[in-house]
Order: sequence, then structure tokens, then C-alpha cells
Amino acid sequence: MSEEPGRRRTIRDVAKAAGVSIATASNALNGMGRTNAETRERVRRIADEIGFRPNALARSLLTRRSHSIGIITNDTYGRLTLPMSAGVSEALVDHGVSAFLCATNNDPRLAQLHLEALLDKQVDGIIFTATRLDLTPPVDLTRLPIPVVYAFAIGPETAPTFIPDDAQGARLAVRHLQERGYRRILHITGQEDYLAARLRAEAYRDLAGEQAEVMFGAWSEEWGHEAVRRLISSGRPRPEAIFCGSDEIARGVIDSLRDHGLKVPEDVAVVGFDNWQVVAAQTRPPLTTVDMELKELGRRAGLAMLDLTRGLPVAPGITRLPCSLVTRRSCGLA
Amino acid sequence: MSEEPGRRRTIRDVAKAAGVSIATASNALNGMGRTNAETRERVRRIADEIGFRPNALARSLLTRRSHSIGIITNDTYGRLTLPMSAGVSEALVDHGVSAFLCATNNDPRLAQLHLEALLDKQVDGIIFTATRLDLTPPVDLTRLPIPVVYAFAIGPETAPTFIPDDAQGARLAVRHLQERGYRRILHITGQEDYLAARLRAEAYRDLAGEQAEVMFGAWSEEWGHEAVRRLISSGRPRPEAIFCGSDEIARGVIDSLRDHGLKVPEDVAVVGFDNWQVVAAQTRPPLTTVDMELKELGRRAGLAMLDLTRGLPVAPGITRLPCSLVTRRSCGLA
DNA sequence: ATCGCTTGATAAAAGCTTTTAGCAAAAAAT
DNA sequence: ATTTTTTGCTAAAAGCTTTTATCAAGCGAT
Repeated sequence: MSEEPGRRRTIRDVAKAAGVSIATASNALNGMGRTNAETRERVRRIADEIGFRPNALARSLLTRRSHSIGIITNDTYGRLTLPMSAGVSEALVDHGVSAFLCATNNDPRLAQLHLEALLDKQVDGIIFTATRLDLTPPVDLTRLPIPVVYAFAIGPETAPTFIPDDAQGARLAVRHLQERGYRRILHITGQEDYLAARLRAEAYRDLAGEQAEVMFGAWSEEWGHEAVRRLISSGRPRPEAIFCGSDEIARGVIDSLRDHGLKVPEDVAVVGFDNWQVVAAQTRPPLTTVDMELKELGRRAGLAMLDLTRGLPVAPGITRLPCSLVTRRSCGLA
Repeated sequence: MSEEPGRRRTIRDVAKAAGVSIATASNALNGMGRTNAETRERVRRIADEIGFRPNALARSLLTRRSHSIGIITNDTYGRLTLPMSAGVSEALVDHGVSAFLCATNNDPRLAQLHLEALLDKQVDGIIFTATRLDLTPPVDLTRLPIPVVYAFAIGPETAPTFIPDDAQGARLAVRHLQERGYRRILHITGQEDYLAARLRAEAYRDLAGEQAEVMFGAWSEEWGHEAVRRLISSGRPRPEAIFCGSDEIARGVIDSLRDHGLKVPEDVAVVGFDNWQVVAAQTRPPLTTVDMELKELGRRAGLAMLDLTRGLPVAPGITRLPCSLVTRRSCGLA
């Protein structure tokens, strides 16, 4: 009864088993053309029985849509990329679209290699993702015959770009502190040449008023220690709260405050940025922090890509997606 | 001169421009059949000039090799998966093979969806990856018509499986401590129902002798604190060194030791496991720890997959890849 | 002059699907 | 009873490449 069990069933097999032509089989399965309801059912039942699944390669060759896209990232570490990729996949998988993940490590040769492989495979589009907003792709993506979407990276003005709303996130943090009565708020953050650092600092300055003070440094725990050390030794009046540019910095700050005999949040409240679980949940006390909603960001980028590949219009330029605040105990929540 | 600039050049275009048949063009480009050296050069030059790149879909349809594989992971967080994926890609990209990344979040429905999409796209193989060794895939991978390789997850005996050599890694850590003169060594690790925890503990017991003592708990910083607290309050003689089952635990241990007025490494030396940069480099003092070489592990899995898709023999069963020790200051290195 | 061999090239098939154009029969309209 | 429309189905083309089988021409050997 069964022939070579290794071979995948093709539409020919379905057609033969149903006693119809290939065209009819195809029509019946796809609901196209004019097909007798009875025939349609029979074909579908048989296709199901013999386990027929259409060969996506053959289909793509004809329809010019491969139902696959490429994600190019400079990240090999994963903290940002994987949640975003998961979001992208989530948006796409229900439409049968899969994503190639290309980790370039920011190496132009590698990036070029990946890009060529993607184009050869006729991907429907490319999503570029980075570990910092103001990073240019290691390979030119502006002259491609397919749409390009930027996620957590700023592309050319004509390309749809999705980034977290850093300013809004910063305001969320500062307002939260202010609403709880903290007045003199300090901002300790990372390198000033990072766009995200500048955006957050600016938003902070707008709300913190006269006493605003920003300490730029590194994106590390160590900088958190160092900043607190400087603060204490400066002899200036102690701030009531500190808004940190990352959870790592916040962790350094909290640890250092404790070392100096200051209690969080009783003496100084602290807010972080990233909601990086392993860090935020393990500080003592656990850290109130801003979540950039990376998975949702990836999902939005995925949906935009979906529209683009269908020829639907997608707004070009930057879309800033709202951050959320995750409250834990470092600002005095019960 | 140029026709519709949007269209990708096909081999027809090459053939026409070179004044030869499609078959000759193909032969010339692939170095097959009998071709005049002169013709071959001309065809190649022209193909280069008009920017011809073969359509991988069409080629795959015929050759039955799609030059793409799927990576199925349960991780949406990335710490383990992304380094491994990067390793896989690295092994494959030079051979024109790309990898679909499917984050299943351990959800069977999602996994099934991803798997079907992969099979429809005729991937040449699948690599299954998990966040813990003893995790079974959320979807049956044993009856697939394509090879399956397991990386950081234990598959059926017939499948090539690559995992870190946890026992060897643990021995590396314990020996390092012993060589530096530390005798009474304690082991604080994660949940006992994790295979990795048991393997490491067993290797530790073999070397630590009479005084071996294992404290199983959670894979968290908090457990590190708790364990030290118990240790101190038990009033037993203090160990000279502590070998921790993860960097997070080590971090908790180090912080807690400091809180109790004990200096690392002067009073107690500490070794971690994972070499998770953000944690290990930021402990005070920086942490000596075992690196599982995840990228290399991914690379090996990728190479195995490459061989399998070429029909070359690949040893089935478990291959344990060596861990390395990264020495920092928590064991008294200058 | 005929035969056999080598060389260089080509037509056509195959891989699997979707879609267009068209055909025959049944149904409806004149 | 004849013409038109509708219905249900099919042959064939198209998408792009690789490969098999074939062909024509050139050349040395008989």
C-alpha cells in the first residue's frame, strides 16, 4: 500500500489518490477556482490522511514570497537580542513565517556573508537589531530590494524603526519617585556618547528641576560604586533618591550605599533601568526599575515586517514604544 | 541597456548575455560537465558583472538540500541560547547554511507550529537546545525524516548530543583550590533535580574526600546568602574554600561572607560556575569560575549537523566538551 | 572515404507548486 | 431546439536551477 516511506508526499500523490488532476487538488486545498464542495472535501480528507504538506520551497519559487525573514544582530550575548527575537517570532509564527538569526559580532565580513545567504534564500525582509540605539549596521542595508525594519537601532529616516521611548521611561521613573515625596533626585548613568543615556538624562532634567544633576560614567556596577563614593566624599548634601541608567549601575549604587551605612529606601531610594531579572530581583532590596518591553518591541517590528511583505503601508521613521515601571521595594513599596 | 532593475538576475540573463545556453552557463558557473576554459571564464565574468546570484530556492528544490537548519530552544531569555546559536552560525555560515531560530518558551503548541514551518521549508536538520540538560523537547523530535542534534540537552541515545563536561569542570575548580592549598572545601549548588547539579556534586565529592559536603538549594543569589547564613550559625568549623554551582550563587556567597566580616579570598576562597561576565566580573573580588565554552559547544553541534546533512557518519550519543577555568581574584590570584 | 573518439555545447526533464486558459457537460435562457 | 451561461475539471505554463541524454563538429586513425 505504502510506497517509499522516506519520501515526502507531494500534491501529485494527493491528486492520484483522489483521482483528480493536480490543478484540482491544488484548487481544492487552497479554496481557489471553482470546485465542487464534495470533491473539495474528499481531496482535503485524503491530503490529511496521507499527511500531505506543501513544499514551501516550490510554493515560494512561484509566489515570490519565501515566508522567511532575516534578523541581523551585533549581539552574541543575548540579553537584548533574544527577547526581541522571541517577540518577532511570536508575531510571525502564526503566519507561517520563520526567522533566520544572524549574529554578526559586528564583523563586516561575517555580516556580508550572512546577508548574501539571506538574499540568496529570498527572505521577504530583514530586521536589524543592535545592542545600542546609535549603532550603524556592519553592512550596507539601504540598497536592498527587500524591506528593512530597525528594532532597537536607528535606521535611515525612510525605514520603519522601533525603539523604546527612553524619555518616557525616564519620566516614569522620576515621577514615581516624586509622587512618593522624594525631592532631590540624582541621576547616575552610563556613557554620554550613548544616545539612550542622553535621552534619559534630558527627560530627567526636565522633571528634576533646579537640583538636577547627572553623573555620566560606564554601564557597569563598578561605576555605581565609584559614583556613590564620589558623592559621599564630596560632602555635599545627600540626595533623597537616585535614578540609575541601568540595573547594573543601580546594583552597584545600592551595594555601595549599604557599605556606607545608608539604608535603601529609608535613607535613599533607588530606581533602575532595564528590568533585567537576574539583577533587579536579586538586589537587596529588590529593585524598582523601568522595563523596555523588548519582547513587545520585537513583536511590533515583526508585525510591521508582516505588513511590508504584504505590500501594506507602514509608517516610516521612528516609533517609540512605551516603557513600563516594575515596582519592587527599592522605593519604599510595602 | 538595463531592464527592470528590480528583478533579480537569473541564470537565463547570464546565458543570454554570454550568448550560450542555460545548461552551459550552469556548467560554467559550477565547474561541471565539459566546458571550454575560455567560455567558462567569459560566463563567470559576465555573471559577476550583472551581479548574478543563484536562487537558493530553485536550487534547493532540485538538490533536496535547503542549506538551512532549525534551532529549537525553550529559552526566551538568551543567556545560554544566544552564545550557542552564535557558535552554530559561525560553523555554518561559511558553508552558506543559515539557521532559523525558534523560541518555543516550552509551549507545545508553539513548538509544533515552529516545527511544521521548519519541515515545510525543508530544513536539512534540527538542533535542539535547552536551558537545562534534562529537559525533554516540548514536541516529539524522534520520528523526523531529518537529522536532529542535541546541544545542552540530552536526546535519545541514537542522536548526537553535545553537553559540557560538568564533572570535568567541577574537577577543574576543586583541583585549582586544592593546588593553592585550600583543604576543607564546601560545595554550595542549585536544585538537586538538575542533572548538572548532581554531576558536578559527584565529581566534587570524588576529589574533596572525607570533608566533602554538598548543600543543594536554588540557582539564585539568595540561596548563596542563605547557605552562608546557615553555615555561620551552625557553628561548625568554617571551610577554607567554597565551590559554587553557579556564578549567581557565588555572588550571593561572596556578598554574604563580606557581610559576616569574612574576607575573600583571605579567609575563604570562592569559585563559581558559568563565567557569566556581568556577574563574575562584577563580584568583589572578581570571581574565578568555570566556563562551559558554550559558543564552542554550538560550533561543534553545527559541525556535526554539517556532516550529517552530507551523509557523513557522526558518532551518536553524548559528547562531553571540556570546560575551562577562568582565574580571577576570588581564589587569591595576584 | 569511413570509422571511432573527443570536445563543446544544448534541449529537455526534473524538482513541486500555483495559476491561467480552455474544454466538455450540464443547466438555463431564448 | 438552439444558444448562452455556469459548473467542474484539466493541461500546460511559469518560477529557476541542475543534470542527463543527445547532437554536431573536429580530428586522428584505418
